[in-house]
Amino acid sequence: MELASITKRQKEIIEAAGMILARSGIGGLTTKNLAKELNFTESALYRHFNSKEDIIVSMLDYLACTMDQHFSEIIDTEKPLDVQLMALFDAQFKLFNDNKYFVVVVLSDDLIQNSVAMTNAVKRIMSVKSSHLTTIVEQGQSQGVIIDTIPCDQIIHVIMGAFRLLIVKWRMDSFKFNIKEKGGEMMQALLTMIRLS
Amino acid sequence: MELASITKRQKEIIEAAGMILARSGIGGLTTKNLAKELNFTESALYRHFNSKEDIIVSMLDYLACTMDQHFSEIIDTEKPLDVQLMALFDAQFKLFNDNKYFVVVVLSDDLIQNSVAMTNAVKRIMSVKSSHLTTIVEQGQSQGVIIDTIPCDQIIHVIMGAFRLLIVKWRMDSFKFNIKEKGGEMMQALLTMIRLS
DNA sequence: AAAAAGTAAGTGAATATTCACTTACTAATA
DNA sequence: TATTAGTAAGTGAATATTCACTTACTTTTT
Repeated sequence: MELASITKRQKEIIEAAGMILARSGIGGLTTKNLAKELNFTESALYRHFNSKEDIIVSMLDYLACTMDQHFSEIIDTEKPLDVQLMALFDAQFKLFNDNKYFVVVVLSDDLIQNSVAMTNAVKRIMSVKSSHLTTIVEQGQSQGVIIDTIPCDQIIHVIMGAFRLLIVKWRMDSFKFNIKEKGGEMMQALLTMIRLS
Repeated sequence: MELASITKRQKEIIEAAGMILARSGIGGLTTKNLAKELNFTESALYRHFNSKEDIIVSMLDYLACTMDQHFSEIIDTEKPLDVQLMALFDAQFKLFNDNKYFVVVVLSDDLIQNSVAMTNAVKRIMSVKSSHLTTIVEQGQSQGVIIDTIPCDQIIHVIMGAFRLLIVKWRMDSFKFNIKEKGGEMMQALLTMIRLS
């Protein structure tokens, strides 16, 4: 997962786009709003990107890279399983808290339908998360710490589903509740469900 | 949850809107496309609804009613817990299979941001499902069939999260895989996680 | 002075909605 | 019973607005 070379201005645009997305959804993400958010004109956007789709796809790719980097730094296969798992989600919750707009993008159903490029970009983001999770869960199963009567991908599915739903609720609550706290509780519940001992 | 009085024509419009939503997302749901789908003109839509938002909100409410009815018929508190749970999800998967467009609506994050009326309608749909689930899980916990070391709403959260994610994957797969089959496997995994015995 | 980054003012296409008007059918009245 | 009035459901054309994007020109940076 290589980091695309992105200028300072491009990053600013990407971040503004993300903020708008988080605040008012894909319907709110217009070139006009984007320009206003950045305090310059619509036409100036086209000095830095060829099209609006380009902006979104760049944002998704940037996001995938950031997440991948973030996770890679966190995971330490030497540590006990549940510590790893908690660390992964702690990192994720923190990442989301610092960049709330990630949230919308990560689980936007609507981006999926817009174009092939976007569909693929969204899928890439989903797979980044699930591949890191797989590493942990498989390790846990072979170590006898996680139940192995349930196939690994089912476990991943359940974990990711719970995670996504929490994010949805968070957004519906206008990001008001403490995501790290609620996330922690949720992870405890999940661990209880999948732990062997 | 009372059934709103809806004319035959209104129901047709609602269903067409749902189909478009499932096929091409909220971006595709324009009055033009809707009229084309129904084989009459855009203006005719306004004989039956005051606005496009009205159409969508009516659709969401209709959906909530249908789901509620559907579930109420299914649940039989005399039967064993896992049978009830399986029946509930069987019913849901069947409902979704017969009306694929429900899917998009039920977990559309994008509808949420459009207006207060829509936000509330989406929330209503979510709560229909979770209230029926709560009945079952609480019963299971007091009977000692479901783990009670985890609070009921955490269990509900995990179940609903897994369910929603399955639906997302189904849609990303263009409704190709057999949802009842995959759903059954998923429910088995979930039951293993939350069962006490 | 050349290149990069900005602006003002447009473009055509698409949007939801409204307009005056027609058609087919039903209810009221003479 | 024949005519009149009323209505539900449709039409095509036009509305103002918004969309992503372009062109020609100016400012800023290097």
